[in-house]
Amino acid sequence: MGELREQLRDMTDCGLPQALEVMGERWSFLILRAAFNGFIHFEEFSSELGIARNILSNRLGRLVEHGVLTREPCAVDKRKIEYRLTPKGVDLLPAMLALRQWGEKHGVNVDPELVLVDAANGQPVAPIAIHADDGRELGWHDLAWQKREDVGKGGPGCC
Amino acid sequence: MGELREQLRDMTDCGLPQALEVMGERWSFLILRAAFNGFIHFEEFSSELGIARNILSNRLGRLVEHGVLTREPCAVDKRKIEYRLTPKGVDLLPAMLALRQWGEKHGVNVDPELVLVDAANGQPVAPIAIHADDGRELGWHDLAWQKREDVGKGGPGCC
DNA sequence: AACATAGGTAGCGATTCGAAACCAGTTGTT
DNA sequence: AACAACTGGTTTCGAATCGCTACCTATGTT
Repeated sequence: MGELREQLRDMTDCGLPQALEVMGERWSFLILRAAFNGFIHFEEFSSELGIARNILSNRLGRLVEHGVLTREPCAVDKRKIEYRLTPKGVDLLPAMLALRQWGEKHGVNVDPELVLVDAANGQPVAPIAIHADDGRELGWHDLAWQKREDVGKGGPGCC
Repeated sequence: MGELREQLRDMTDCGLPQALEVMGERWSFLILRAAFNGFIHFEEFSSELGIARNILSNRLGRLVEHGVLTREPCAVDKRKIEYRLTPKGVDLLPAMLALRQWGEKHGVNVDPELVLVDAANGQPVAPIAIHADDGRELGWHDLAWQKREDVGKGGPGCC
């Protein structure tokens, strides 16, 4: 990834620690997956994920706190709470899908019955990849770090 | 995401639990990031990440065990060990970058000094997204689950 | 030989997890 | 109105994990 080494310690310089702060705890991603699959109630998450109630309560609270989910009492049955994805939560879909595709590609005994397809034509979605601005797919060695103020000045051989 | 609900409990039916089994513990993703940035030695990971030695030892062993990193004694200095990414590890780059981009977009106080660019022309890489087979970008509501044996039979209105 | 370095391991308090029991507010039933 | 059942929690407490420090062993340096 080029000769410029990132400063890994500086939290403000990389979004990864921030993302992990929100999504890095156990169950968080599985709760998110359940949310993407249409589950909205506490009992649904609990029974489908088999997670302890206190942990689920903690994680849902955390996701709400960080703006990934909203928490609203159900209008028709005030015992129920509706947890729904925010736009910020929906933005996690590429990351979740990439992780999932990696698990399916490299995991053992993964044989998914269901395939994620383009609803418009029923064709499976493409594997998540890194693309240049113009759409070319980029691999690890096509990438480099560049100071923000220098962006655009690079070229072949810059790394 | 359509009316077909996934079976969330069945481990063999989804790669996400498998991915989280490997990468879901604390520090694993940050170690991976360090590896992508060229760090290969125990002491480098330790000092750059500020992680306790026993935990680091545990995580590195786990990543090696799962085939994300290789562990080889350094030829020139046999005290040193070289931890290097395997192809399976490199395959995690889109997932890591997607997570990171999410953190940068939605986190607080994220102001990265360095930008990931296409080394060929110095232009920033595109945000990670979900694409159809033909390259169209797809959003959450463009997606559906389909039984594997039915793939290709879908079409407008199938959901 | 003496010392420093690299990569771990061991011990131990602090935190977190997780199973089960309990609780409060709402809804359904009689 | 009385009572049971349901929903979304909180509390409790033992087990596992985290993380800091000290220590250990093999190798390299002087």
